[in-house]
Amino acid sequence: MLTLLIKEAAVAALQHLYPEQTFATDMVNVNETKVEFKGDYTVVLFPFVKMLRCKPDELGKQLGEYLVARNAALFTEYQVVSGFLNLTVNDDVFISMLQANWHNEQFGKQHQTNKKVMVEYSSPNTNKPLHFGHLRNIFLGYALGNILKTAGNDVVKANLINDRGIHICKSMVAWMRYANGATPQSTGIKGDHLVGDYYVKFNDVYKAEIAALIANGVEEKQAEKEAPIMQEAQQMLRQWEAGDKEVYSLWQTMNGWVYEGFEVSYKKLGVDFDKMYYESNTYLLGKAIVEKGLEKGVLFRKEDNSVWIDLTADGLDQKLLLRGDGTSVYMTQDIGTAVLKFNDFGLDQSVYVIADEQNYHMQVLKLILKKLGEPCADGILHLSYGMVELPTGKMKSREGTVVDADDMMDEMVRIAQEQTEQAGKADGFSEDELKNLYNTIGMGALKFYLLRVDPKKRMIFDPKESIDLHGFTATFIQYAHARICSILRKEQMILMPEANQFKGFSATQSLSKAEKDILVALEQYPEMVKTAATEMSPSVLCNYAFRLAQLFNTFYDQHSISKAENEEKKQLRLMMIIMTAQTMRQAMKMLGIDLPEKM
RNA sequence: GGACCGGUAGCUCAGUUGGAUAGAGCAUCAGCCUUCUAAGCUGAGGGUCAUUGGUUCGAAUCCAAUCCGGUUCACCA
Repeated sequence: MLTLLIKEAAVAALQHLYPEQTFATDMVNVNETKVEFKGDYTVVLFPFVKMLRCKPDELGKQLGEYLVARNAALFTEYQVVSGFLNLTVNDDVFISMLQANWHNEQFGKQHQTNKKVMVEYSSPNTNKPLHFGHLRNIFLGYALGNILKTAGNDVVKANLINDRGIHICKSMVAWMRYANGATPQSTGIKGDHLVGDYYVKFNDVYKAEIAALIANGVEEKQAEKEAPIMQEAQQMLRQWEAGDKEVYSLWQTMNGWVYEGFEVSYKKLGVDFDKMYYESNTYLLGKAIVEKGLEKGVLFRKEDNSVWIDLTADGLDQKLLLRGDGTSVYMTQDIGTAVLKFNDFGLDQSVYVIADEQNYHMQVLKLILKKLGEPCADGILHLSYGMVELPTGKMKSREGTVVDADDMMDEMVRIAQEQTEQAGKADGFSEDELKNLYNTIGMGALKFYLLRVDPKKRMIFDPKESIDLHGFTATFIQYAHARICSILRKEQMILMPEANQFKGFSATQSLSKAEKDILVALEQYPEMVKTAATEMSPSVLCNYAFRLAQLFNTFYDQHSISKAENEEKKQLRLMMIIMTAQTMRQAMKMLGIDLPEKM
């Protein structure tokens, strides 16, 4: 906001000084002034030097002179250093800004755009529990939904459940063979884990059967096809598609167990969805759209009856859309789901939070929809994120080399407890409060850890190294927040701005460096929300909230709030820290991270 | 081989449309608790921004080539 104001002032000044030229705000480059120099904001002069054929320092002097004279309320002084015009902003500007935003609960919230946006995330398979890699997806999607909402969009959070296919049948076959009717109730095992166990079991048996066949002289490729357990799974898939009652009923039962398990995990993760899609419901629509495309001549049929689209003219390959036997593939389902989403909500934009290994798939999906003349094609946006890997490589559910999501959450909460007790900070809480606190700290650390880096960077997580609670972490921000709350308790004030009565303070006080830094940072909050939304990057908010906490800690170390130099200063500082706490809370809330009042 | 993504301090990462001496955190070292919470603060060391060339007043940022790592190009999802 302030930078825009400065740009506008600069344009007006330039226009006045050089009436024969035309200037626009986007020609002006305004940065925060480097700490080594005096000033708050810097206008870079070089872009105008060529245009106006003048010397940078002369232009700077003219411009600075004019700006300070003309905008005395905004600028107090200027300095020109080798092509850079450093402007010092009047402290009153920051103070009145603080006062102006005081009762503004919507601080940071952008104007409603009336854009309807769907964010699809999580989208699990129903044959195994969630693992650490899914967490990155879930936190990203949930945060992005909140960020886009704050940025003024009408957001629908959606989850597409991949509930059908051969992989589901694998768990079912293994369960039938080996479970003896075991249920989550009878075993006490969480439903998704129970089903996942049989998915792993399937693969163990499958491998053993292949090995046995090979030992009997069967070729490896042939063995993979002939293994009895695989044959059973394929038979089951055919039965499922044919609507076999028993298979369908088992499918429903086992999926039900998984859903119950997921429900628990989602609740613990603190995320939710407005709309659930099931691939078992959408693949038929996909098939219908493909048939239409065939009629239109966009698609073609091969001799074996399979249906394809030719994308070679776009530099891609041919892509299969229906098998020779008429059954659908992944892409077919996705085409159906994409259109369905669009029709259900009249979307302007449909965001898919999906790992970067599917970049090609998403590119093809969009292109196919475009060629089919589906209007939803243009609104599709793939938020691609890098996979989370273990030091040993990719996580593979079927081989059991995964860090389980539920275990990870428990582990983080345990670490939070351990560290709290170690720091001797577990006193003065009730048992319930402690449980809550450990959860807030542990889950916060986990979420922050996965959100703080740019989504497209892949990350390697070493389970042997626990996630830190110091430094660039949620804990750091939570601690700063708790400190602020502690001061407010002492001053008998509360967090909500509107509920506090201030004795008031004059709008003209001189600010220390530490005070000003916080106010400058606070001023940037709406801009940060905007950036996070347009870049679709929650990490922007992680960095911002961390910086606020850092600035507060520095300020806290240098100044006393309760024992400020005078009453006016105290009131100003109280207002500052409440705004700081509130801003940190709002930013973190978007990421699904809570900040405790005491820790 | 084609397409896409990444390469910044010992490690994990920031670095808005090109702007001043490239910044944090962790780790290492040196300080700071009688004072609103030390899960904190202050300071030090640590860099051929993968390489080379180009564009210009100016390049980690833009362009080209090269090297390294990853993903993908399935009748799996």
